[in-house]
Amino acid sequence: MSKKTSFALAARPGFLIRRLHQIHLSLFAEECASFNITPVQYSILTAVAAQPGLEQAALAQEVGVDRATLANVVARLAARSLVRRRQGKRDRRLKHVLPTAACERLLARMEGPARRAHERTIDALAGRERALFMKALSHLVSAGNAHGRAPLRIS
Amino acid sequence: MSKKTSFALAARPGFLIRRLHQIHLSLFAEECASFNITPVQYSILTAVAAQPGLEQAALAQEVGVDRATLANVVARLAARSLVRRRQGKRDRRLKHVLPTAACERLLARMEGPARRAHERTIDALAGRERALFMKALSHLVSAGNAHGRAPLRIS
DNA sequence: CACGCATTGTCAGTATACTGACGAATACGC
DNA sequence: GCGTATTCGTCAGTATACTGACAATGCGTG
Repeated sequence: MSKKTSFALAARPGFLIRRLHQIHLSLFAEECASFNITPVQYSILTAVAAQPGLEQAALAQEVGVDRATLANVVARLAARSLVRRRQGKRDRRLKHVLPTAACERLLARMEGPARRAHERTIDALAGRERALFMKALSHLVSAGNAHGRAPLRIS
Repeated sequence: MSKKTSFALAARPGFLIRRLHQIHLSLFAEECASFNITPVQYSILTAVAAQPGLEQAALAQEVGVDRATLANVVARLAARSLVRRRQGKRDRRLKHVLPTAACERLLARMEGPARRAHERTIDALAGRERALFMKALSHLVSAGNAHGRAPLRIS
């Protein structure tokens, strides 16, 4: 009903993407409630564990978050002793981020729940549609990667 | 390289959705720079214009945002004289939100840029893939609609 | 009609995410 | 090597987005 001018909210790509993002946040929070970790924090922890010692700017590029936001999140993770920061020796501007033992333990326990949260986000799609959706999603992200202050590093 | 345990970031649905959301925000900001309006603000303004007098809770359901966030955004829009709020007469708990003349003028001028921002978000997909992507997106959002504190009203 | 319950809006607190600016440190051109 | 440009981390400010709590209000049932 109504919807006189302009197209309906539900037909706007950006609107649906925002909603799906909200849904994923909710699913992730539900699956990982006992860990008190958000998707971005989880992304950062896995990146830190996979490439220990990366400096903050590189880490931000790896995770698709801008420098300011990354510093914010990393500070919280450091306060919880999930990572530690070490000033660069050769380049004293850098802060290398390293995983702690608690980080490794947490990641091991979160692996299942986190995977489930991601899977449940696209669970309503049948196998073939799901594959096509993921392919389209990847394509759109690479195509638009340059936009925003958080472009991914082209690895 | 690396990616020892767990799946790569770029293969996680939630990760890609977050990135695509960021990209859309950037495109919208670029197209609508002169208006100083965000996608959520635009959604709220179009909803208010389409259904003037809706109370805040109903408006939140319409736009897919929770009550607290909606009150926040509406307060800013009211401060800019783009909407006004009126306490309900029959039910004095309610606050009805109404568009101002400035709102109507703004929406008329923003129609083109806003539409372009949404289109550019999925522009990298060819016609057929684009249609399939939008269909899958709609499907996922309806399927997951119940999650989070901001489920859409099933209109 | 009174009591319990639900709803509305709000508030405080926390977490992404961006912009724009800044000092400190490094790299580069000449 | 010296001045300029760039990079890194940070800060302040703003904007979604959520949770949990609360007072005020309205409503249903006994």
